[in-house]
Amino acid sequence: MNRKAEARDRILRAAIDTLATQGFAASTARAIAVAGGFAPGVIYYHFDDLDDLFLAAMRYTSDQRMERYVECTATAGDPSSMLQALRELYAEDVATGHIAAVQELVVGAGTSARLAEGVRAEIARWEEYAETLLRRLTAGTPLEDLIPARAAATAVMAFYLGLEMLTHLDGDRARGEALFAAAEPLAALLGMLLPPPGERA
Amino acid sequence: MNRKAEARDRILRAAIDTLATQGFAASTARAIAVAGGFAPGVIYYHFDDLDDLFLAAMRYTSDQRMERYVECTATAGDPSSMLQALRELYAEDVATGHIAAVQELVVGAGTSARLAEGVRAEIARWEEYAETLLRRLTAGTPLEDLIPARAAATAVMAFYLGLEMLTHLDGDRARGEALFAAAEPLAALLGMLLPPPGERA
Amino acid sequence: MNRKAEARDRILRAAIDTLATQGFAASTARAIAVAGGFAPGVIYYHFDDLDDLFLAAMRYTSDQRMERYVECTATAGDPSSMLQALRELYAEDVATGHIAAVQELVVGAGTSARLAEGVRAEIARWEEYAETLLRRLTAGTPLEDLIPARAAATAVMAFYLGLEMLTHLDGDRARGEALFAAAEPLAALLGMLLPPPGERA
Amino acid sequence: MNRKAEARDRILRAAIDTLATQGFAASTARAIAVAGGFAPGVIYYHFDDLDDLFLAAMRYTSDQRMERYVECTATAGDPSSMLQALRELYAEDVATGHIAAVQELVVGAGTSARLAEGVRAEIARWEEYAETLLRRLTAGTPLEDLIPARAAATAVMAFYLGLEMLTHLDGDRARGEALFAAAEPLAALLGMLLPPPGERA
DNA sequence: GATGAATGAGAATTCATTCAT
DNA sequence: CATGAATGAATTCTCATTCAT
Repeated sequence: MNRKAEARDRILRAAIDTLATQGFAASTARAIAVAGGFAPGVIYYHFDDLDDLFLAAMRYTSDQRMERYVECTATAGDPSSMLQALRELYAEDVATGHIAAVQELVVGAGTSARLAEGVRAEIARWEEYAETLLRRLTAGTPLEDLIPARAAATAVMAFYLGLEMLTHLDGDRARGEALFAAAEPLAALLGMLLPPPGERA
Repeated sequence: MNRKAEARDRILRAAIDTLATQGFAASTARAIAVAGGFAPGVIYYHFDDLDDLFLAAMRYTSDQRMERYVECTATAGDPSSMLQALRELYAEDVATGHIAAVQELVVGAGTSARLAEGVRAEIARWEEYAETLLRRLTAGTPLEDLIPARAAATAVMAFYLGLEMLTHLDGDRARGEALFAAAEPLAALLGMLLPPPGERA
Repeated sequence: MNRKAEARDRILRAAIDTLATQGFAASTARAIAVAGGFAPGVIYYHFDDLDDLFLAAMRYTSDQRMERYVECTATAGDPSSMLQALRELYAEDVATGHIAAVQELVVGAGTSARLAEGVRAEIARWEEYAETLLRRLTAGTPLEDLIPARAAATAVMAFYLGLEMLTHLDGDRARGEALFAAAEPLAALLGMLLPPPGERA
Repeated sequence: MNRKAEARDRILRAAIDTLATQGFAASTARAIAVAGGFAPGVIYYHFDDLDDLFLAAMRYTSDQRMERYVECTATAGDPSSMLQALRELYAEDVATGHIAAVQELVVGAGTSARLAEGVRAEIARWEEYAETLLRRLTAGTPLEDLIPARAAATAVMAFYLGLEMLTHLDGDRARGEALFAAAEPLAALLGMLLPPPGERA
């Protein structure tokens, strides 16, 4: 059974890599097989079809990244340290091909209803996570009542995906970095205006 | 000459409709032809290839919408009226299929370098427009120095495109409306904090 | 009626030019129309279909060239002056696009039985002409009985067409010139060995 | 690996057969597939595209025939036995579809630059072979200095290809046979005039 | 478990030809 | 007489998927 799991992992990694580097349209069974160094037929031994593989890939990378996000944001209490954590996590997202693959999967969701459903579920998970993060950050501050956490979480998700689209379109990652850099002073200002987490009611 | 221009327009409209309702991957020559009620070959009489058509469609819808945007935002001076204008424009974007088509074209840019170049140029135009709008809105207020207009314009574009992706994924337009609704109180608050446009230095 | 004949001529010239410069496969109705500066539909006003046009073009160029050939070879009695005449005629064949077009039409004959029939007839005409030329040249010499004029005429035709194929393949006309140059000493030698035309029985 | 090579061979044979019997223009992927009894897609599994297949076919048949030519002409020293050998080889060329296919590929070279390059290379190989054959045959005889071997080899190639064009045009093979028959007495005469190979310097 | 050759359903695109103007 | 927009069939090529080995 271990061999089987290993093979599955190899295929999932190959799928994510291909999605991230070639895009959804070019992520054919053959392309994934070439990327992973195995025969195209193997995919169909481990997965029902490409949809099934993409669905599994979405969960696979989502699970791995969610774990890291939870871990790294746990200790961040003020805006600045939160931004710092998110910036590092984003760098990891980029390095692992996670955002690129996820964005391509959202694109691919337009092709298959089954894939769309799975992608929707994962995205919902991230949206909820973003919402709790936001609530935690604003809890006990004037922002708590000012910012509708649900809508803000949606906005953050949209921004994340859209940024990846623009990055693909540009062909370089300058935009993301520029935005994090630009956000830093704002986070610092916000941190000064808000009472420190410890002193909140 | 008129017949030709009319035919071109019909094809462009069919392309935009198909992109908006079926997505880029499903916007095949045949699908567009069916949508427009003409034979697939007609497309190739008026355009070199699908890339050429998509490029023209991008410019076509972009030009039309840009005109409306400039027209409608010209008189909006404070955050609330600006938000109101943008909300109506967004409703038009949705109704005409503009955002949906544009977002699909950004997706399609991943397939063809030529298409990517054209899409990039149009997106850049919108980004610049967003930047000037933002500068106009913050000119003479404390926000002027606080908000990096260039980065903010990028963020807005990313948000716009990403929101459309999520909307497609959901299959309904609830998200966009919810966000505009949620933003209204914030715009009102912001309007009260900032000096009115007339009194700015 | 004169206008009509002029239009026909323009189409025929355009067809020959297109065949010569673009080859049979690329000689579409549109390509010919572009070359001649008229609308594609015009072709179908003057000719039944493309086959019909090609057939007429074959006859058209064939007639014109045959006239020149007869005219220029009439006075050539010995091998050297005959070779000289043929060399000049060949240069004209090249300049007018005649051989190139004819060779392409022979190629095109593979596509349509009707075209094949017409091309065959023209080729037969040229073959007969070559045979009479050969007979005239060898009449009264030992070669008369040695060389089977019919077969030799066939060989000459084959050589002419084949040379044009190789020339197309090479993309330059070096081969033809080299061959004429190489043949000159042989013709001179032959001329010396044979009794002059005047002294033949 | 063996299965693959067999399949390749089957496709190559089908391509050559189709070229020989239907001509280049009619040698569509479907026609070749029908001729070989396989699905059109198979071609694209084994070859990049039709150009690639045609290129491989050119080399395939060329290699096979060259081997036979070298083998059969090795022992022919005088004109008559050489002509006899060439006549038999020509009959094989006809039977295997070799000349027909090669001539069609030369025609097809007009369509694709890549194909043209490959065809040119094979033709050059045959031209060189013809040149060495000619030099061998005339070595030590007065013809050695009289006949420019390079140009003569070109002429022979042109004649070979052109003869095949005429044969296609006619639809029967009478011409080739007639020419070989007509050449026999000439070869015999030439053999008597030239010193036998053994007695040459 | 794995392989990779084969299939068949489409995709984009090209053109001869027609026909309303 | 001429135009040129439109049609529809045919072409090359791609890919998810299957299945014999």
